[in-house]
Amino acid sequence: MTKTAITPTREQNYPEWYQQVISAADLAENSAVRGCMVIKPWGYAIWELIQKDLDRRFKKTGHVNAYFPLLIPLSYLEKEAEHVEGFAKECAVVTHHRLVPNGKGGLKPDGELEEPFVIRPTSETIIGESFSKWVKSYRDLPLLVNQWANVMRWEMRTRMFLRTSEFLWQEGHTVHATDEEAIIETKQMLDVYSDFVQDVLAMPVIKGEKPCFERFPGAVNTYSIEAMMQDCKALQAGTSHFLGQNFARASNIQFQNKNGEMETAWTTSWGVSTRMICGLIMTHSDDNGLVLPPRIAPQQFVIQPIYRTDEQREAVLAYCKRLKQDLEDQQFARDDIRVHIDDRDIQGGAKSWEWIKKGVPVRIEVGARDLENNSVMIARRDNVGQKESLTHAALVSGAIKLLTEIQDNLFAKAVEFRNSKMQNVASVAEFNQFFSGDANVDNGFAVAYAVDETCIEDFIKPLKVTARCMPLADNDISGICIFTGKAANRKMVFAKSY
RNA sequence: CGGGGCGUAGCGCAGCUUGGUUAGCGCACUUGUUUUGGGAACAAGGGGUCGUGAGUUCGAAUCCCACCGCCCCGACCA
Repeated sequence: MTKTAITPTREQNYPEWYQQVISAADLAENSAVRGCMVIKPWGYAIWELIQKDLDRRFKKTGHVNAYFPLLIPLSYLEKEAEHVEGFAKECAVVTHHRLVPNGKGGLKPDGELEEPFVIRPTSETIIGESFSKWVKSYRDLPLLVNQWANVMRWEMRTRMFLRTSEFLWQEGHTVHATDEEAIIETKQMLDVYSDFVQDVLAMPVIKGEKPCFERFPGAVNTYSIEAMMQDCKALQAGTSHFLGQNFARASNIQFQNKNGEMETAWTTSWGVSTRMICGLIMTHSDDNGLVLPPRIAPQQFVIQPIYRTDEQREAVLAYCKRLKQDLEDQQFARDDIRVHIDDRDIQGGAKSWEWIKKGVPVRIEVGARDLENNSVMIARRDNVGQKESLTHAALVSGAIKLLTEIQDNLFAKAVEFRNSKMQNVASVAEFNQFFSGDANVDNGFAVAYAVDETCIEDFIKPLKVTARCMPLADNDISGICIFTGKAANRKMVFAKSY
């Protein structure tokens, strides 16, 4: 048994392994505030890369950024019935606006507010309020807005990046003149998410429509991308909602059409959050820590100079700086290649392991011997233990190919794993068998014909299985629902989930 | 909110049953020497209101009481 950098291993205790990877990679830590995490520089750098790439995609599809308040008047939230019901249980409420001495050396809230504020759990209602003023005419449509923000949902059980009380996300909110247009937008953004997650995070996802009992509160239709983690559980990595006219009606978003008549608009909303980092970790990481696909790695190459004397140090560092420059002069996925020289005075082995645990795609060791041969030693994160000596020139000219290869390799590996744990089931018996194993052994994705009706919850809930989505790829097919025996024109993906 | 567990150095823990020198260990940190191409060794050193409050006692990390906080398991969820 070889020593691993992370204990326990995935196999020994998956949830504990996950926490250890976060701590070993220095991504985040728990804060003094219950359920809220501190995102540390290495973790935040990943989020910044996610933002940068997604933001470019949003702009390219015609969206603009804006910012709306953190606090929502309670009355706004009450406007859409299903929405209230969905979020009421998990709202933090601001009731006072002042602190006064409590007589015991501390402070107590004072100045009770006439109408309490809710800290946004999502912004449909407050954005709708603005939109109702912005939209007057069909000429104002479509209105395509996004905001990068934090939101708060008072969760019972939290886990870093997976589910925290406060989290960072983006929420897109759009208004359209017709339902067709709004539906196209909803699906377009699902595609944007899916392309981003697969191409940049190297996470395979299934695009699908949520069954009726899993919809966003107040939505007519909810679409999601579903990924499989290494413990075979499903993770919802992004959602896009067609809100019909529900929120437009609640917020009074109306416009005059070409004939001068008033019409109620159609809206959408869509979001992804820091949870994607959870997916990233759980998809690629191994028993030696985080594994980052190059496109999302804060540093793609880390150079470790190796020397003994001061003279050697000077020469080796000069060589490293040249190498860094030669790499940085090239572009990978529209960005300058990101290179870091780690010249800290710590033990070489410890330094290596630190970067392995942080998931850097390629480490480069440069020592005095390399100066003579004009060579470097490289080690890939997706192949720990293997080292390869290359010439300086070969590394520089092959850098883009190398990063591309690692990116593709991680995606291919994840696809292969996901596919190996995905299975068609043709009957309730098969379904039960698929999920009947030990509670700790997860079986992956079961795919079956099923009707989109609440009654199928009766079959799946006892097994602690959830209906993830109805894949868009399986649209317009015909079969028999394995639960009800009714005709079904969709398949549904079932899994245990986060 | 129901069931279980835990609060002692930055982190992980021992000590408590049976009260008693200056509260200890591992990792991390600082300094020095030797090392250095895959997790170094030795030596010296810094760092604690033992979760909070009140009690019993000559004496409390240890015993009693109250409170606070955290973690795990369930219902809720991007």
